[in-house]
Amino acid sequence: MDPDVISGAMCMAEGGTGGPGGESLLFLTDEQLRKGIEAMFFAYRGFTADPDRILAAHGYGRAHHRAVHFINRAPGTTVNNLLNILGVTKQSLNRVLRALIEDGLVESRVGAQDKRQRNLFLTETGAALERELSDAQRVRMRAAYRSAGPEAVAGFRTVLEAMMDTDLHHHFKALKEAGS
Amino acid sequence: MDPDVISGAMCMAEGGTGGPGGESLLFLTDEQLRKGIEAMFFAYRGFTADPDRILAAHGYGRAHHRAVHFINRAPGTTVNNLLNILGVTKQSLNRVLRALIEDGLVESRVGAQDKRQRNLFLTETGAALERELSDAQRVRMRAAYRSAGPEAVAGFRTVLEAMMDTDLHHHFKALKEAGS
DNA sequence: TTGGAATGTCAACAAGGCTGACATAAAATG
DNA sequence: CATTTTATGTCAGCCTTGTTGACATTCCAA
Repeated sequence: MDPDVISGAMCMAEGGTGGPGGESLLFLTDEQLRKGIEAMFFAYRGFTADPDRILAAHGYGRAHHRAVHFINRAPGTTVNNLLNILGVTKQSLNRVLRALIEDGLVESRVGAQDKRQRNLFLTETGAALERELSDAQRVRMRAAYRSAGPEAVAGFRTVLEAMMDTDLHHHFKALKEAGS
Repeated sequence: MDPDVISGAMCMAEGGTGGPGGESLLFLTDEQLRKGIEAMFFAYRGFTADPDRILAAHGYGRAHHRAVHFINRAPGTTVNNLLNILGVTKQSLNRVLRALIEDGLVESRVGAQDKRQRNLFLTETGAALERELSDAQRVRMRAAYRSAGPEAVAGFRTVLEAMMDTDLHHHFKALKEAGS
């Protein structure tokens, strides 16, 4: 038995992006798709490796990174906002936020209009950690971008956006435009 | 304070891929890099969403998926091989493998030459689960590829490979060529 | 024969998901 | 004004999946 053979849905012709240049056929063999899947797996490991090391040194985990990232991204965001973006339960997020607030990395201010809401901000310390984390991640990302070249970067982003869930894509687009 | 502003390492000119066409400059602003980072975050969520649902229905988790995937990928692979690829401790992997073996999805045969080693294979049931998982993942990947177009796909893969750790890249390349 | 490599297993622990239940304050609605 | 809904926080408990440390077994190799 050799499950690695190109089986099942064979070649899928037709490109479809409307690009007039070059190859207009996409040969999406299972083999090629599998390579993409594995590339995604390994690349994500590389993608998180540097922040993970930094976080471990500070006694935090990936969950803290995500919270810090998006609070920096959209200062003053509410807890509910963050919950929607991160896609976890409020109990999970709260555990993380509590630690960050207690450690003085995040400040939680009662909402101006709606006093039920808490607006979240990074303190100086929090911003410093965020910088440390994103600097490390940007170094790797920049290196990857530069070695791949501008066209590859555009393609990279295009495929990633197509790979998101539509609802996530919605959050992503919202983030791309405004902040909070 | 507005940490969202394009600060720090500003524009990095110079492209460098040697492509004679179009834009030869890569403007890697922190802003653009951050978009790439967030795209990676959201896309990975989409990437794992379908398998996660299937796995949950079977009472398994992502760790089982990874094991099943790479055993299918390289039938007869040894435990040590798998440990190197997956990058976890043998205790973690063993827990997962034990469950899969007990449930009859994976067969562990004593090595022919070296009897210390175990060669791992999927059973029919295991192969069926693998197919279910990779079918789901391929559907999404294929959709993303098709909507992005061939050039984007090439760029996607190029950037991902550049993003891997070099040691991971080594495993990836080994997998790309031979199977065990 | 002895050392080391490959494997398996036990125990304990931590991070970070989850559910369910409950409390509080404030907004919204009747 | 009374009630309901919303936003948030919190407690308790469970699961998966990672970790470390210790130890046993098997078997290749020097």
